[in-house]
Amino acid sequence: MIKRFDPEAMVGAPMLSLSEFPPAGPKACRHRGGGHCNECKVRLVSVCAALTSDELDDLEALSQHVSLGPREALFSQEGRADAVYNVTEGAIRLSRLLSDGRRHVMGFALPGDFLGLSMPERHSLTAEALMPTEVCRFERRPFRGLVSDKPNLLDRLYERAGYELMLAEEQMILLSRRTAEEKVACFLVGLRRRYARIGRISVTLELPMGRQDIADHLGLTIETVSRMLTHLDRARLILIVPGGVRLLDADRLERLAGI
Amino acid sequence: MIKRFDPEAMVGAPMLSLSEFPPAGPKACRHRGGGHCNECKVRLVSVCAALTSDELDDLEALSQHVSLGPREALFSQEGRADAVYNVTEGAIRLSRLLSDGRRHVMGFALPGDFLGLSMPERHSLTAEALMPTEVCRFERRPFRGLVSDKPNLLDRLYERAGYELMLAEEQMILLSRRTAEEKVACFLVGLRRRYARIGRISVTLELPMGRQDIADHLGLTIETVSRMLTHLDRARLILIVPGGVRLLDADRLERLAGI
DNA sequence: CGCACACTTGAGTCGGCTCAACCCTCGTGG
DNA sequence: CCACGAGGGTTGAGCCGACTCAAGTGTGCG
Repeated sequence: MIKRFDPEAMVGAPMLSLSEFPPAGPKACRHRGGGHCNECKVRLVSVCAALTSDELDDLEALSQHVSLGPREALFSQEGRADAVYNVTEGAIRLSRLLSDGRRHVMGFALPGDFLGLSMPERHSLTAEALMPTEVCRFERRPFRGLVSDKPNLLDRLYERAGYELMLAEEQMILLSRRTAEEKVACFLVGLRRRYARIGRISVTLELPMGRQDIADHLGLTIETVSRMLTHLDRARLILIVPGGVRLLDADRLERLAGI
Repeated sequence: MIKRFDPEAMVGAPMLSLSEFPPAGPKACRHRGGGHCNECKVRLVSVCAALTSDELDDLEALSQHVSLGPREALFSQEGRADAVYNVTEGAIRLSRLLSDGRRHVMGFALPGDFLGLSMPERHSLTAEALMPTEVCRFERRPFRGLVSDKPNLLDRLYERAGYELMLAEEQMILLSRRTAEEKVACFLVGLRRRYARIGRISVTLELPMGRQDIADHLGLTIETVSRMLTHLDRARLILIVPGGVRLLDADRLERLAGI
């Protein structure tokens, strides 16, 4: 089952206009909806999987539940990084503004993804929700404390960092060596895999991000992304549908993506 | 002082032709030359800095000293990753062969760099020495054991992974958003910074890698790299010298690199 | 000397960018 | 109910930067 834009999920979610800068601390509502860690949908795919049920209670004591509406920022480039996050629902765009005004989209965080692996003093990027999104927020300091107590967790974070490094390598190859068509195909295939990893398997691939976001992620222009998608559509590899694409020939797409 | 190609350093180093596949295990000579961890040149800049003198002894007990001649492989893509490494001297090219035959150079490891952060089952890349190179080799299993005993070390590895992730982000931006000239300038500036980090500050930047390596690293062709270097040379920003470049106007170069 | 190899330089091509117009959908207000 | 504007997406024409192909230079080495 594919999750689509769901107005229901936004009940109680603080809305901010895009132009508005995020507040000093996000408007967190503790354990809104009564979701508990051991009932968490992404528990087994996220870093939390390292913890026993007891340890999970300690973690939960630190967690704040944050709901974000579409276009709302979780944190902002250059802002103090005083927390780390675990995405449980929705999708987040991670982007970086360059000094020359251009923007690069480093990636998209999906449920199970952890934000703040490298924990620098200040955020190197901006995180904005692309759809109604739920995240667990952990204050940096107590989280660090918890991590030093639980070697399993650090292990798991480290492992996750390794995974991210691997993804980054793939992305570098994609950016440097592939044609526009391969880039787009690769992006679709990669996204499908990531959805599959968290148990969302479907022929219709949801694209919560806009064409411009994809372009900024792949190092292309919006026109080229659009052209390539239409091209893949005309070649009957995909079918462009509202809010995403239907994968008609995933095998051929993978071959095109060079995987 | 700049380290140049030094035939002296190759005495006793096993030589392999480039075409030859690396042996099952590298030809390690235990503690060749009698270098000890607490006298190690890169001790303070590498992950080992996390350890006390006592702990360092434990680490040293696990270490094997490996000397590599130019073009010799430390490990090879698809080979079993049964060890991790710490570079203490020289330079290593980390490259990945793609299924379509093209090559991407992920980066260059310099003294103080740690190889094997993400510890997958099989190496995702090939590591080859670009010059006479010295590395410390640690068998994976005992190293993992040591790491679980010493939380400091894991912490440090984790921190290092975060640093690598940051570098990967920079590289992605470079690959996707910059022109050929900016890429080359950025590469030079970045390399200078990395040398500075390990205490090698000089106006002459040593380039142990060839033009093709730089091209494969920046997502350019060898001709373009060559043209851009000549262009920077003609613009009096750099001076091309044998084995490297002299930075004539580092400030202007940094501005060009967009940093 | 002659070969190998790394690098440089030039001419022409082409993929993706720029600029511009257009389409479609949706929300809003008369 | 339709008119309208805004925003996201698509399409087309022309251009330009990096690639391709090809030749030439320089250096080290047997």
